[in-house]
Amino acid sequence: MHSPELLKGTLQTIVLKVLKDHGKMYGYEITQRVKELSDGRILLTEGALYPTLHKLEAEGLLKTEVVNIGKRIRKYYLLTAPGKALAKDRVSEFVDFINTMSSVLQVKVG
Amino acid sequence: MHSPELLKGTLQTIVLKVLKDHGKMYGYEITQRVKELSDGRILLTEGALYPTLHKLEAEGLLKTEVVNIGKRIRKYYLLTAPGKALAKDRVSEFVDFINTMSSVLQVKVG
DNA sequence: TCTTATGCATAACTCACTTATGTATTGCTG
DNA sequence: CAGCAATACATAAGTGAGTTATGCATAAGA
Repeated sequence: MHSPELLKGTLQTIVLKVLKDHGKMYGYEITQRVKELSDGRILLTEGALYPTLHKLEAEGLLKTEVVNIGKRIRKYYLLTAPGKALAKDRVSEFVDFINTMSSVLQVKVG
Repeated sequence: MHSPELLKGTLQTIVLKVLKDHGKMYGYEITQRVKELSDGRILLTEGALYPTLHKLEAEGLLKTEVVNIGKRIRKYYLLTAPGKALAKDRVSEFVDFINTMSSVLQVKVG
């Protein structure tokens, strides 16, 4: 992504929505899915992603399932009920934001 | 605006585009115009706006005209040629960002 | 008269992110 | 088969665009 500043404040929204759409996922998988969905334009950094996942878990919005794959561990994340609700709220908040910005910048999107 | 985090990285874009559309404007006027265009949802803070205007001016993207209104001063800002070019770039960058986010979040906007 | 609006400006602080670093397994390639 | 890239987790230090707080001054309205 060109200007990483624009991404600010979207990380939680992205994580929550991707988990809602794709169900149980682990961290690395999320980065790959987002990369795919964004055509390589959004590359989540681990330094941002993992602390965010831990924070959402601590707040009860995500729960985890640790699985052993050979000798490697994989930590799956799933939305809880409050997590699902938040995902919905965050997405609509983002849509509102886009609509507001479209008015200010006088651009059409979609 | 609900989540001010989302605004991060949009301030320069907003200032440049509003100046492009409305021509010569002073700081306070910009805050009012943006408030109007956003239906009260985007309230630019002076602590962010003035430093941004000064920075853009220092970079030769804006030029100023100081006018005395009674005993009060007013500092008008205008886009320079590079400023106009940047305004255009920033807006299309933002549109790209919206389109990318729409793909990731699987939402329709507009 | 006193509060709100107009109008500028700067300094201290915050916090979500980037950058850097660390550890370890697995798969590919020359 | 050696070495690099990819997979997979994690945390700590640093950055920087914003918020919050503060300051000064004039004009308008209740």
